[in-house]
Amino acid sequence: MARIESARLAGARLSPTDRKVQILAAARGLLERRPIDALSVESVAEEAGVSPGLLFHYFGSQRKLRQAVLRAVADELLDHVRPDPALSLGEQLRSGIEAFVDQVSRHPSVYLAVVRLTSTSGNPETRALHRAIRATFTVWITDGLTGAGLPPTPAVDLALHGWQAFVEEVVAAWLDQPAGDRMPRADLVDLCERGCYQLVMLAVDDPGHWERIVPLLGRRA
Amino acid sequence: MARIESARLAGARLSPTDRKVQILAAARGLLERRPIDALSVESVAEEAGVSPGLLFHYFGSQRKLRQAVLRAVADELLDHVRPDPALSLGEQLRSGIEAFVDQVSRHPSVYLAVVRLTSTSGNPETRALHRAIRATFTVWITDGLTGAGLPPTPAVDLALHGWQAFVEEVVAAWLDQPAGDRMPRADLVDLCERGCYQLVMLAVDDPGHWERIVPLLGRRA
DNA sequence: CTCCTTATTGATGGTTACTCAACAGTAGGG
DNA sequence: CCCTACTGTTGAGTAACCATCAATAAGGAG
Repeated sequence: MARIESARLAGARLSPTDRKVQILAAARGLLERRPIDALSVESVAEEAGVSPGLLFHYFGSQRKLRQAVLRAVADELLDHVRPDPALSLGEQLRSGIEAFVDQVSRHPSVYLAVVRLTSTSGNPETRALHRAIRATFTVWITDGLTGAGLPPTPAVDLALHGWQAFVEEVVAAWLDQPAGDRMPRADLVDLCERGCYQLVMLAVDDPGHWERIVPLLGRRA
Repeated sequence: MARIESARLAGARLSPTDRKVQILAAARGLLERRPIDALSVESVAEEAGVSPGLLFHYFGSQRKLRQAVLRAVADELLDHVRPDPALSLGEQLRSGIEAFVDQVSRHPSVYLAVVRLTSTSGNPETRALHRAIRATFTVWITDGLTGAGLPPTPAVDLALHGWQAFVEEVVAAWLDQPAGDRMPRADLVDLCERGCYQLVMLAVDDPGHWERIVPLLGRRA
């Protein structure tokens, strides 16, 4: 039995834009309950109260449909984590990590799907999307570091990509533990935050250079 | 046109064990060329010179077949990275990282499939396999640390899981760069090795405790 | 109310995972 | 050496699913 959002939306004629967002919303809801591999065209169509053929009309193929769903979820995640320029660089990092932890905690299956599952699969577009997410986060941070006087280098870039994987894995493992056994959320965020500094430091050639930069991170713009 | 290993093996009657390893070998060979998502039962059967039905007889389902392939590859990887007890703890870590980098470099698609793609997908068995790999590496390291006087804690465990994700991502990103632009392999290994120490240090409550342990890691058993 | 645009459907084909009853190769007893 | 029982193996058949496309019907413009 399909969960019909609204009798109006289900069968009736809709503008292409409205129909697309409605189908995407249905798919997103389904993603909450099952892995993305299990998102068949039929199931999404049923969830949206629409014939399967329509999905092909709007999205072209199953792959592109899944791609669109992932992209929507990714945008949503980026919106939540986007840094606030009013804060100091150090505060931006910390609140970004907190926002990430909270968002993933709220809908683990959905966001872990975007962040981790995406990395897999020879599928070039999906891989590209995943790289784009990583790159966006990386740019945010390197921009901040550049502002503090640390020019971007390939090594720092590599370290930041690795750090993101570290954060994803740590948060995922933290969520996998029974709620009672988990370390406090603040400690988790601490680990991620300090991990960022330590790993970037490793990638900076001159330790003295790094020492001079750290104090700048706490200063408000 | 199927690549038949040996005319004897292809059509003839074989013992169940021999047939299983032959099919697994065929699937593994195919995995070298295409992503695991593209491992259809038909293609593996053709590669093994056998009817598709036989794969179901031996493995039960496509999922279990893929699972078995991943498990075989994982065992292979663990064998290569297994630490040498004759070395000091520090040397064990470094040569383990080197073995990992080399093995993944040799067959990127295959081992990245095990290490990363595995983490995805709600598929519980696959997820379990992935956790088992992580846990195995983690036990190797925590055993070493325990030997040096650092008892295992949940925080250290978490940090080590995260560190593995860091290493995987860094190595994957390193391999994605054109060979000319890559930093030297030794620098990559350095980054991973020092990353391990830094991240574990963050997870240890008492910094002094950690300071006392570090010198022990270089000493041969 | 009528026409025309176009959102939507239903029929259809091809691929692929999966089942099962029938077949055939091999070992062991006479 | 032949026959028989066991079991490894096959091939046909089913169902689910991705994908295509001509036909249909909803809704606004005149």
